[in-house]
Amino acid sequence: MTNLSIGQLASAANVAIDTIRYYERNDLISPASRLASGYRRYGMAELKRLRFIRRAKNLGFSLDDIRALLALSKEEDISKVKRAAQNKLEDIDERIAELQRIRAGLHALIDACPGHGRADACPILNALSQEPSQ
Amino acid sequence: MTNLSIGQLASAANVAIDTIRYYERNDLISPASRLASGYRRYGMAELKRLRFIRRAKNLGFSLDDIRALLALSKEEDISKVKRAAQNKLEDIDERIAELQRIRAGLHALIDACPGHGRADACPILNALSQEPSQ
DNA sequence: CTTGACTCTGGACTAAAGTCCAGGGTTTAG
DNA sequence: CTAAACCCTGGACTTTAGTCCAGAGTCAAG
Repeated sequence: MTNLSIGQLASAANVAIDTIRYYERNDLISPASRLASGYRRYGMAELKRLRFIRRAKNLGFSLDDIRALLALSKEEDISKVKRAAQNKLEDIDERIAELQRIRAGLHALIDACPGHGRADACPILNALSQEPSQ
Repeated sequence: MTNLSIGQLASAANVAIDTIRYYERNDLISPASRLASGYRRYGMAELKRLRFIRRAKNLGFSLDDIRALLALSKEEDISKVKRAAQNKLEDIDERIAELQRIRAGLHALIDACPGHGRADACPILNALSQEPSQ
């Protein structure tokens, strides 16, 4: 299961081949080795790394953010690493909190909406058209 | 405090003037009125709407998503509105759950990291360099 | 050994979300 | 009244994150 071609890696991580090469150009991931022909070869570590990149990206982290995160692994000053990780954590906490605020608001609206009847009785519509919160 | 120029609106919502005009071109927000000179005038409703757009965008919603959300206010079929809102809610729940998974992982790493000493004793580095999770 | 599927590099192209001019009008503080 | 500060439109430019060739070499199944 190790020793993947770029095509195999791509389908295992469910991304396009070109995306992998693009990530390589941008220092996010590189092949474990190359064949004499120049063909890229990857192992499990690269698959995991690639999946991590995709998940982080889905959560709204930019490739720059992700590169910085991954670059920590080159840092030898452990206290720096720990601090950076703590910053990331705060970042994530803020995102969660904000999403939860939105969630609460939306939930309240849904609960209050009868689901039928005159449009001006729907609190969702009223909220959206006049006071998109805060 | 009502009756804002585009510049005042921009600084109240902390966005660039050009961004507001860009949003207008893309049907996200439009001035409450125009002066005879063509100058845009906005009220509190627009400020709130603009802030909502920014917050949603920060959370990773695309302008398309946001436009769809705001467009609900034109729908007369209340049940449709309610269903759309419920879908959005599930969406948000998924994001929260995923962020919490990442948070838990990161938190465990931080706890386990001594913050000093040899680099190969730091679980954060080990995790990042070898197993970016999953 | 051939043929179809894969891969290589380099560069052009795209979509989304802005951002930045140029060449004008308009407002407003003094 | 005038100069500084604003605002207008239209269009070009930028960044991010890919995506899509073209032209050429490589691999693997039969």
